[in-house]
Amino acid sequence: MHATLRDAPTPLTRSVEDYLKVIYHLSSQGGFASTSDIAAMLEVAPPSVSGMVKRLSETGLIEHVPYRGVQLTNQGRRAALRMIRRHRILEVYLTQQLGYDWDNVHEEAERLEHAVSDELIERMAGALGDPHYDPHGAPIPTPGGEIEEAELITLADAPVDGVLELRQVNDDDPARLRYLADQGLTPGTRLTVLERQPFNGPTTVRIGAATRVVGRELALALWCRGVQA
Amino acid sequence: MHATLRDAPTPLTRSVEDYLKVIYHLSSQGGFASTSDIAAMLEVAPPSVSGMVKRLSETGLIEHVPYRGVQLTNQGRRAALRMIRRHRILEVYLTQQLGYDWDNVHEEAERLEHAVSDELIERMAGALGDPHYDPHGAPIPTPGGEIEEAELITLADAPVDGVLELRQVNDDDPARLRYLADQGLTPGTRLTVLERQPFNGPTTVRIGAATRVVGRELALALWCRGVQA
DNA sequence: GGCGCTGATTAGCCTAGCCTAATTATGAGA
DNA sequence: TCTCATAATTAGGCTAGGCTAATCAGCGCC
Repeated sequence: MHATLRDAPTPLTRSVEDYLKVIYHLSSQGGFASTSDIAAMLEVAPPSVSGMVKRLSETGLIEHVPYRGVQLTNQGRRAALRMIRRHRILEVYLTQQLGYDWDNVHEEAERLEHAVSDELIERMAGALGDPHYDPHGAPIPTPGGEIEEAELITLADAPVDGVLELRQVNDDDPARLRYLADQGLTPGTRLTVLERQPFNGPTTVRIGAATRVVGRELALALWCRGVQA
Repeated sequence: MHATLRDAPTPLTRSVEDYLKVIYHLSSQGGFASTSDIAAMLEVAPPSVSGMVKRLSETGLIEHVPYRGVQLTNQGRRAALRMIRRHRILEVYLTQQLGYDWDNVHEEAERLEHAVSDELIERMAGALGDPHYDPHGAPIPTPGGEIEEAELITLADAPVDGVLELRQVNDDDPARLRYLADQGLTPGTRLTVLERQPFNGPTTVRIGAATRVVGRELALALWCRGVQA
């Protein structure tokens, strides 16, 4: 039998699920998630993290190297990916079936992800035709725990003259999401980098027939894939 | 401005919401809900109820008469009806939009009702055309906190020769719900009471062209309204 | 009117998660 | 190598919401 995201040996608390998700995101690039970064992301005090880290490593969900940070075990990673699948399926469902906008699904999904059953998530996924990406372009883990790892670069790092496809946008600021939707900057959009001002200045891109100047901060929130012209 | 079920002055905990729902159901007929009945319904020990009762009356959600029981205040009743609306809208949504059966929606709704926002509930209600009854025939409170109080009698109490419409079925036993669905005994069904055996014996009814014998226990779970023949 | 059963309450304890204040480890730079 | 800022941890406390054991109130029955 193959392990799937459905395994739920001991039901996890809401709080534990949140810690695992945050640790997943923080350790996805480098190796370790630090106590203070976890605390900042969850908006709790660092000693609260130390306490939870102790409990999580006792249950085998994370590995803790004192004064270095933590990493997910395989078990912890599966639990985290299960939450991420739930969150992203919920976001797609709320936007496609219930008229939510892509800038206000996050909060709702954040609460629901702890309450839904695996069955409900799979029914939603089925009703949506098993989507592969959430509304912001983030890949949705499969029920088996696989997740696409695309090599994306931000628009701020894209080479001049490159032809790009916008694949994913950061969803951490609703106002930015509204602005992006307004500008038609949604996943799938093709754009050509025309020039970039020196000293981390704005990037000028062509989108279809139009030309836009994108400031560095915004450009850092736009993840793209290179495209054969 | 009119008070609505959307008021949420202080967000309530999951546990508090459960207590209020149970107290609502227990005190809907008689006046007071007893400590031990609440404890039985929530599957907690009686002292846990005493403790929570103290907190709930301090926050003004219930009124406590020591050694007698508790009653909801208006504020508590509104909070309870809000949860009941959520629960019943969720049940309709899960059955109508996501293929759940009427015997397995309860558990899912029980968890989701604490996590959904008012906005999501109203979006679901809108997508369903603002239903008035849940899948088991129970009336859905309005967003304003009104709930239909129909005078229903159980099939076990229905007079012989009466013509009835089945309006609502108890949803506390999934196996019974499956049986009822199998027998076509769903809300809206017309039936005629043909006879009843003495000493609380079974009731014989005609449903369309068919005749069925319904045992007392089952008959007590079927709530009906008299109909002009 | 008093006995005793039942049900409610109080006393005291536990766990999960949070907090602040105090302490300790790490590692960069003099 | 030593110092010191920063980050992490420990110490100790708080609340919500459970629990068991012990006590107390209400009331039916003799």
